[in-house]
Amino acid sequence: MPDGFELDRFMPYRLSVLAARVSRDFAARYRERFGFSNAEWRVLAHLSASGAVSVRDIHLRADLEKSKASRAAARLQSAGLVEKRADAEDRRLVALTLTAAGRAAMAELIPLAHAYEAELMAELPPEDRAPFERMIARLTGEA
Amino acid sequence: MPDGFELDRFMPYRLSVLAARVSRDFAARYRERFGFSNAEWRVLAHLSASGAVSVRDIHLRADLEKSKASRAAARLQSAGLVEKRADAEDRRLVALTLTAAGRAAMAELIPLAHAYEAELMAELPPEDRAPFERMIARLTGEA
DNA sequence: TCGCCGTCATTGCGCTTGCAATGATCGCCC
DNA sequence: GGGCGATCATTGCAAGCGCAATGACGGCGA
Repeated sequence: MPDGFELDRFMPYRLSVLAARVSRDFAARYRERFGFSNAEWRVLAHLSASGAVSVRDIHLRADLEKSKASRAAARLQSAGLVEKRADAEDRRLVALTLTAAGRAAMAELIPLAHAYEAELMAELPPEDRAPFERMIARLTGEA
Repeated sequence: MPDGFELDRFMPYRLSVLAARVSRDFAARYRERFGFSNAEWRVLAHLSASGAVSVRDIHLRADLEKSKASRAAARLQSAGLVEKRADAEDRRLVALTLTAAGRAAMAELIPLAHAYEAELMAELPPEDRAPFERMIARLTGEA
């Protein structure tokens, strides 16, 4: 093999490994208490910050495929955490909102999420944390 | 909604979005030329650097589920890019190697990969690049 | 040498995924 | 006002996924 490719130095690979590891570890925290998937977590989290939103909103703002968002919302609805109505002004849209049970779940999940994030970032020296977030934003094309 | 959760400031989510975007963009580059999946890319890339490896090797060093690695190798074999033999010394193992066609594909893929990585990292100011890689390594638990 | 436990790769199975097609509704222009 | 292209959510379908079970094999102790 002349000069092979070093996969484990390849940034797309490294980012993928890191993101998968972090998602899996965080999921382990809420999966033992609640039972939902990453997509369901994202829908709940997005709903807790925005009022009534459509599937399209979730698709765009929670980075979920349209069908994935739709199915996650359907599962959450049958679990009683989310309510789904037709939007009053545009009947093509659905208006998704958290139920009382959904809000209760988020009340448990939010501290858990912040705790996990704090543990994760504690791996970095304090002076690196803000620059790291800035770099992530830059690579994501946010700035 | 009392104080909702800001999903787009949540580091696990941000890492997930970034990694997905990067993987998708890079995949777009090789998918138009070759046809393979992310798992197949990883198998090829790992094989180009290591000699004859087992499925277990790929599982551990390319961060692929055992069955995913096995099936990716099977697809690459029937595409003629990979050869699969029984290991001479331990017949439980398979010895995977690139065929001539596989090496030819990697000869095209490697510059493409490096070019993509360079474009990606060009989003960061030069003095940030080394620290960024260090931070990724730290969060991944490599150091 | 035999038996047993551990390791390896594959595969069966149910579930999820992504994509394209569908049906419903809207906005707009004629 | 009526029709037409665009947008929204859902769903059918084939492909891919993870997990557990399977079968093949190696290593080691008695």
